[in-house]
Amino acid sequence: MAARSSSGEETPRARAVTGSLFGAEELAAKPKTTAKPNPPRAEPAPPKRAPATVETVRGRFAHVALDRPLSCEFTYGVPAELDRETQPGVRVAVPFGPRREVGVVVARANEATLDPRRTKDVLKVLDSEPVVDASLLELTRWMAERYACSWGQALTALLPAALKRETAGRLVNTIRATPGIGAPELLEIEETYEKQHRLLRTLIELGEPVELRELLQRLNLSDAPARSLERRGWVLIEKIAVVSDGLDGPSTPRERPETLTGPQLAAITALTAPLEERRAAGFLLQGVTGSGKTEVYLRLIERAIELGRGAIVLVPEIALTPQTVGWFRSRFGDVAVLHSRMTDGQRVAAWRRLRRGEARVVVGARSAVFAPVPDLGVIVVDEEHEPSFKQGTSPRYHAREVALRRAELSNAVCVLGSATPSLESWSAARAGRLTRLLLPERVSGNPMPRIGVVDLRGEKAEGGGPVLFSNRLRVLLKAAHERGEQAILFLNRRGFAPVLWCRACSRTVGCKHCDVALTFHRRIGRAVCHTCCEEQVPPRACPTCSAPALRYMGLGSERVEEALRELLPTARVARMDSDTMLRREDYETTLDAFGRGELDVLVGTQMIAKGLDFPRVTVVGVVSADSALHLPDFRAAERTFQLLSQVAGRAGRGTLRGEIVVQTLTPDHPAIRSAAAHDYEGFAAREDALRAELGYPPHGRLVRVVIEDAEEERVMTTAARLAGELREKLEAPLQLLGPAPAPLARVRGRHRHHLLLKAPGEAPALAAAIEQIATFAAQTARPRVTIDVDPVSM
DNA sequence: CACTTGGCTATC
DNA sequence: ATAGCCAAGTGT
Repeated sequence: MAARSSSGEETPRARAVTGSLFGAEELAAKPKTTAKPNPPRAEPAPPKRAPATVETVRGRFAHVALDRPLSCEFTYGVPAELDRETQPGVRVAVPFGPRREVGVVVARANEATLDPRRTKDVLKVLDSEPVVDASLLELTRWMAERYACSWGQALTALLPAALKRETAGRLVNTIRATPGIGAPELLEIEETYEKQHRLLRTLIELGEPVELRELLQRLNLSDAPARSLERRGWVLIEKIAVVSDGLDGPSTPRERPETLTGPQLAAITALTAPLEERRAAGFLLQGVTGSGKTEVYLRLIERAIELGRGAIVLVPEIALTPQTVGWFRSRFGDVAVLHSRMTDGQRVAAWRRLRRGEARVVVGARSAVFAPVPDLGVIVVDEEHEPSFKQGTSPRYHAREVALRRAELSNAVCVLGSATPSLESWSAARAGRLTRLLLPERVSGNPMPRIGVVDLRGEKAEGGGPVLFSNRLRVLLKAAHERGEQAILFLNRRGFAPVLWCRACSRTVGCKHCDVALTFHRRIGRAVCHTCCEEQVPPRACPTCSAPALRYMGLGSERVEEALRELLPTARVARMDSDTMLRREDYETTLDAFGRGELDVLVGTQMIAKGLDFPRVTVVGVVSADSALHLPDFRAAERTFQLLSQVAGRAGRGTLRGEIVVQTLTPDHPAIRSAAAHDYEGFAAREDALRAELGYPPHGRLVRVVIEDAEEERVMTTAARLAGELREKLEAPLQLLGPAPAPLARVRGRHRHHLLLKAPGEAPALAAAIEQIATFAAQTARPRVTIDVDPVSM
């Protein structure tokens, strides 16, 4: 706790004199907090190191977790009048450094070991009852440990943004020009102080207070010019509350099938048993597309509600459509929804309805795993293999893992559903940690569609360019179109051509800031970096050797769309990728149009691989199955298998027979062969053996550490130092790989190197190593060090 | 002198 | 993280 007792006992801050500088007045302006510092500056010890007089004192204390990457909680005094309300799980306002922060009380204590003179008091209790109940407190504590973040950060992941601030608004420094300041002042500094001039001019133009940080960032200025202007009295810097709000969204209906298949009934029986007994249990519900997994979830939840319990349904963000939500709404009435595009207000409203029991069921993406459902009975993780269940920023939790843990803490039933389970879940089922339930057939009784693999090496293009459509695919597309049926074409890459290649020197045109080739986008006529979003007019000549020999190489969805229009001039074609689908409505509108038969072919990326159910689709083409296969990631094969199976599931949903064409340069790859044979089991067993051999998950755990900075030198030194320190203490089964340049070695001008910690099997030494890295990261300010426990991609 | 940059410190 | 302070460096 007492991290370092080094210097600066209430450093002689000039702020008391200078007055209002950046936020310093906050404390001064507040009503007296009890043990206010602001010592008469003569009192404390000279510039020597402060005697951190730590002692154990009795009294009323609260441990408060704050949203900082600081590894510890902070101890505050609890004033007598707040004693009653200050319970674990309530939010409190506390003074923290020069600011007032919102934190969550994680524990109470009757004594504390600290420096009493530095201890401050809880200022205010923000909730009359805990917002975070005991099981969620426990859950977040577990997350902090598992994912190497602070408890406060884990708590932050679960609180709606609006609850992280004290009032509806938060206080930010704002700046505005002092009234009456204008042209004369501007003129006075125009020549001499260019930056102040630019800042003041902007402020006068704006005419109203703006957020200081934001403005400085936009103008690319430090705070120095602002200070100078403040000293002149030409600008005013003050704290202002900013507010935000929101409303609620729409829905759609659907009905309930009377008869269920045998496997469905069996699954429901198996799932309901522990629910009735209030026993925690984990299941893997494995069923091909169309086998009726959703109906199983629905029946299970029905039972939970009959028992007076609640349920959480997690679906991948992309599958969170009004259609999906509608299934649950039509069955359960008031269903709360939580997703990333909701406003703060909406989210808080959803939370409130759940807490009050007005809604018993919540459907949402990743973060809905934290929804405050009283007496939670069921957690469903649909499409559990989806990588989007892993959060990309700290805390980098995996919603599937958190769901299992939460179910355990709440004596709930957790169901992981998928047609192509992650190897983690498959292996957990084999080890008996999950109970596997199979739904092997489609409800409709239709056979699975035939998947034909086409070896692109045997195909030649007419113009000598890349082969877009094989003969077979061309024939099928034409035939389907003539019969008035629909088709879907899938390619996991947007843009027109992913590479600009120089014939003379064989180099490709890359982004200035990233270690990535630029993708040519024809519609906007620009070469775009898919990593940092910067774009440029494509050079005429090679930037390296200046030969005018640049060629567009490779395939993107834009190009496929174009070729398709040539192939089927009368077809109505729509392209769905993040370039054409800028808003959520676009996505829904296009799908609706396709569903109504107003479109014949859909060309798209990932976006169209998920759960679309259109009975008139009879042809699905995977333009290139190879793109995901060669990524530098041990999960590349698994991804490819899942993607192909998923895409294949789009065809033949109705009474018409479906045809799938998978085009590839590597037709013998196991992922492709197994997918074509609808052989999940075969693929899983084989892949699992491979992983076991290499000690990769699920036969071990991984921790990835990324070190990044604008200066590569710095990155390398720090990476080497960290690696050295780790190796010194590294225990037996643990293995450290690297440092090495990360697969994306430079992003937005920042160099990235990474380390990989491998822990085969259940290595107990891993926790200590993670702790060691976390400590190192906390002490390293400059090259940024981030830890990803159980990374899901590189 | 004005200003930027980078480094360092503490946060109960 | 994040705010604040400070020393060192640059430019006028």
